[in-house]
Amino acid sequence: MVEGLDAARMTCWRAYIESSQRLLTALEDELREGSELSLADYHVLVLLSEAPRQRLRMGELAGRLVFSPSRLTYQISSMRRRGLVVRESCPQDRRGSEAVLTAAGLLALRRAAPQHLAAVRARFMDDLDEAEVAALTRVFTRLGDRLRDHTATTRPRGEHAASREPRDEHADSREPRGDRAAS
Amino acid sequence: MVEGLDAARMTCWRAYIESSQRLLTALEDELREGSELSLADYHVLVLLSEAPRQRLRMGELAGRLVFSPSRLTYQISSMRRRGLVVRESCPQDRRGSEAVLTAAGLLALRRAAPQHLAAVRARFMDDLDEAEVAALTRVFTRLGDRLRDHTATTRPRGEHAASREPRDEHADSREPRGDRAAS
DNA sequence: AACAGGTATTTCAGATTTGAATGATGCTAT
DNA sequence: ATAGCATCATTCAAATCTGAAATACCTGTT
Repeated sequence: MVEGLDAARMTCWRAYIESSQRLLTALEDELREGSELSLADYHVLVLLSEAPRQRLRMGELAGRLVFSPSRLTYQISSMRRRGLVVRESCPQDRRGSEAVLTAAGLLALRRAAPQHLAAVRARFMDDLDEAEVAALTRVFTRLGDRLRDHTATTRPRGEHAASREPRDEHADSREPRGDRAAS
Repeated sequence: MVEGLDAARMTCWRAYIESSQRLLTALEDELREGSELSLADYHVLVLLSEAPRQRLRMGELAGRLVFSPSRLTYQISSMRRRGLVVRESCPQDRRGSEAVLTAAGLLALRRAAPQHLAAVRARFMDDLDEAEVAALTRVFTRLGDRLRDHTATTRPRGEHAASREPRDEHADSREPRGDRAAS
C-alpha cells in the first residue's frame, strides 16, 4: 500500500470533510425552512445581485458556482418558473444567454439573507477567532486559486471554467462591491 | 437589512464554500477515472473496513456519512449490486440491517486508496504547513462536534443522528484504529 | 463567402437524492 | 401480555444532477 496521509493530516482531512458536509446540510435545512430558497438558489441570487446589470451569462454563472452546464440550465429554468430570474439572449453573442435577476428575485434574496447569514455565523463563523479566520482565508483562497487554474487547464468541467485570457475581471473579486444587495 | 458577516468573514466564507466545492468535484472526478468508485462508495468502504467485524448498521453508517436514510438505502443497494457489500439482518434488533464489506469491496478500496489519497495530498494537503493543518483540525473538529450535537438535538436528519444517550462509543472516534484497511 | 474547427448552451436519458408515507419491530407502562 | 408510542429501515414519486449528444452560433482561413 502506497503511503497515504500522515496521521495529523488524516485527522484534519476527515474532520474537514465530515463537518463541512454537516454544515452545508444544516445551512440548507435552515435556509429552506426560513424561505422558499435552496442554497443553490441563494448563491445564484447573490451572484446576480452583484453583477453589473444584475445579469450574468450562463457560462460565467456555471463557472463561479462550480455547476455543470446542464445543472445550471436546470437550476435557472427552475428559478425562472418561480419568477426569480428571467432569461435574455445575449446581444453580443447569439449563442449565449443571460440570466437576469427580477425584482421578485432580489426581494427573495433580501428577505432570506439576514436569516441565512445569521445561520452562517451561528453555525460556523462566530466560533472562529481572528487568527482562525485569517488562516482559513489564506488556505482556501490559495486552494481556490489553484483549483480554478487546474479545472480550466486540465478538465474543463463542462467547458465553463474561466477563460484562458489573462484574467476575467469578474472572476475572482472577493471583495464587497457597493452594489451588493445582500450580504 | 440585518447585519451580515464582517468583511473578513465574508471573504473567508466565500473562499471556503467555493474552493471546497471545487475540491470535492476534482477528487470525485479523479477517483472515478482511476477506479469504479464514487466518493460516496469510497467513504462507505473506508468506514466498513474500519468497523469491528467490517460491518455497520444502516443508521450508524448514515449518521457518520451524513446521509439521509433513504439515500443510504439507495447507496448500499447500488454497492450490493456491484458486489462491494452484502447485507445481513441484525440479530440483536430485527428492525435493523447491517452492511457488510465483502472481499471484493475491500480489494476495491485497497486498489483505489493510493491514488485517492495521493489526490487528496496533491490538491489540498501538501500545500498546508503544520500550523495550517493544526488550525484546520482545530476548527473543523470543533465544528463537527457542535454540529453533531445540534443535529442530534434539533432536527434529527432522518432520525439517524447519534442517540441522546451520554455518548455513543463509536460516534466520534477520529483516531486510527489498527484494523484499518486503507488510509 | 463558404469551410473548418471551436464555443455556448440546451436537450435527453439515466442516475441519484429527497421527503413523506409505510411496514416492521422494539420498548414502557399498565 | 398488550396498548401506545418510539425507532429502523425501505419504498415510492417527484426533484435534481450527470454526461453525452445535439444545436446554434462564432471565428479565422482560404
